[in-house]
Amino acid sequence: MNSKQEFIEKLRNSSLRPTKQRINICEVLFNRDKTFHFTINDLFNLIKDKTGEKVSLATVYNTVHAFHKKGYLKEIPINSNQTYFDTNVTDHHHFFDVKEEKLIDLKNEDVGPIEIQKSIPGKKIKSVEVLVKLED
Amino acid sequence: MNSKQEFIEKLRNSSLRPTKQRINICEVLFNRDKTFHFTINDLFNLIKDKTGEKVSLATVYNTVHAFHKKGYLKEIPINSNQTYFDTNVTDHHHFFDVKEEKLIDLKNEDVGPIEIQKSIPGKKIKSVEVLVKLED
DNA sequence: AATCTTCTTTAGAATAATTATAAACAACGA
DNA sequence: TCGTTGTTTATAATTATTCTAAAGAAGATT
Ligand SMILES: [Mn+2]
Ligand SMILES: [Mn+2]
Ligand SMILES: [Zn+2]
Ligand SMILES: [Zn+2]
Repeated sequence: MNSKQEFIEKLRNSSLRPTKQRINICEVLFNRDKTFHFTINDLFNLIKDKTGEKVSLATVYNTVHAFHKKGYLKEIPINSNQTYFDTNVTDHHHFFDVKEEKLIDLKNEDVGPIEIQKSIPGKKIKSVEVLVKLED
Repeated sequence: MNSKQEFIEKLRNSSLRPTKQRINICEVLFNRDKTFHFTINDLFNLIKDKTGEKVSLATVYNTVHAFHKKGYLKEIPINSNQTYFDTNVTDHHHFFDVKEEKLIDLKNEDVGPIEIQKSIPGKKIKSVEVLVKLED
């Protein structure tokens, strides 16, 4: 487990001070095999569970938004009372299991290229995201 | 303007009593040339402006959800603090102008068919929606 | 190492969208 | 008209998120 040093550097390179709290959040978010989807509350609980240390809710919000701004996290647009984030910041699409309130990644090849045949003067495309809602 | 009778029937057919408030909301939502996108607060203000009568915010919420449940309105998934609704309940996609916080319809032919090449056991696809975010 | 500056964390308050409550009211059917 | 049931409304409650300001920690300067 040598990730701690990497996270410290990553934070420094982002002009974010490597605090104990931020390093713990990095461990929970980025020290894992697969990317994952979470809400602030999910993360808040995971930190306690996985690191044994409590980080205040305000800090979780602050840090998630800092990481989001730096491009280390992505926000997923779905209708939910809570905001969903994704550690997979590449362009990709999602299933959303409405009943379980769970996001599942779709690879780009599972969807195929999407060509938008319309443009709005003065505006350019920032992202194209497909959301596939699932029911039983 | 003979729409009022139609709305009364529409409401009766949906086992919703045709109250003054609901008819006013129907006029604002459905008595127009083009479909449109709105938030609850947009609608609340439009009702006052267009009908001259005030409907309580609680009733606006109640009615929008009743219409949504009946399939007369669609919820658009975007990351916003407010929920966006659409009077266009057909399958279609959207631009979202992030700066202006405005939705713009995309015709299906502007996007092309989307074939999802992955399936989740026990689940079926309920909807496939594309959201194209726009920036300046 | 001591000091200074700047950034960060935190508890708690504030905000804002939405939902719940329950009493007054209106629509409907008998 | 009367009784029943559904609806509206003001207001309170809830909940996610943001704000505030004081205490603490990190980094730079001596
Ligand atoms: Mn994802
Ligand atoms: Mn639309
Ligand atoms: Zn953010
Ligand atoms: Zn609804």
